[in-house]
Amino acid sequence: MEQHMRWGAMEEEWRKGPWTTEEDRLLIEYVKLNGEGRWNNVSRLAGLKRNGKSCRLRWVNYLRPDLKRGQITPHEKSIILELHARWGNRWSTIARSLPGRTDNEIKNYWRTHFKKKGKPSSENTEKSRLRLLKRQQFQLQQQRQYQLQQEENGMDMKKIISLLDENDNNNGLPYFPQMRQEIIYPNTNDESGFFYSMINGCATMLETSYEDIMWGGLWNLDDFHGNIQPGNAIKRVG
DNA sequence: AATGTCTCCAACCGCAGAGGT
DNA sequence: TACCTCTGCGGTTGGAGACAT
Repeated sequence: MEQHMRWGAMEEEWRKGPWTTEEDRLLIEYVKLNGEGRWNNVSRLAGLKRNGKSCRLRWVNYLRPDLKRGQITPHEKSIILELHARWGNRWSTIARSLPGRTDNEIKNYWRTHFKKKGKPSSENTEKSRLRLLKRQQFQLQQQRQYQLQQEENGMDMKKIISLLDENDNNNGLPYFPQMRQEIIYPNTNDESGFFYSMINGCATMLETSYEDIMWGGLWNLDDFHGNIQPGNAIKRVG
């Protein structure tokens, strides 16, 4: 009971609303050191005044290094349509077939583009197309600014990275090198990024392409349903 | 210039299931 | 078996930017 009272008192102090860069940094450090999970420990171990749910959500939807940023592509759009027709609003299931996309992202996309019945897709209009182009330019600009900011923060990040190196010597978790790389090259679509090189490496090994690997999730899904599409591009080695 | 609308997306909430005690 | 805690999921809200009226 006393414990419950303490929890109740704690909950009064949880911060809500948009995350600051400092909070993001603390959460990233926490995940690097402790891995994903045990989210309710974050406030105690990382000094964050956020509850576990909020931390998990922030990590899964925004900070995770393997997230794919930017517009939903026409290819992704068609996959979303197909999988939604098959499974309905099971966003997390759909998201598993779209590498780098979150259930939240897909859910949001669906809501704004397909939810409204009776209205033709606004993307077909010239006006919307221009709006889309402008937005893409804006996002690109934001992404560049973010990368510049990362470079400016390089010294601080180097400190963190050296701390991680020390930590790696202790527990040898394979996850950390990727985290380090993503700090330096945060854009996973950038050819200099770890994610890109990793996928490309796999593509070379499997004698296929980057795109085919990226869409592997969907093909695996079809395999699961015993409905292999003709022209399945991934050659399975071995 | 002011206001309304659309789109995007981050974040919160409630609920349910899994797992531990 | 019952209870509790943690985690994940889906629904929903609200703010911000861009564009239309």
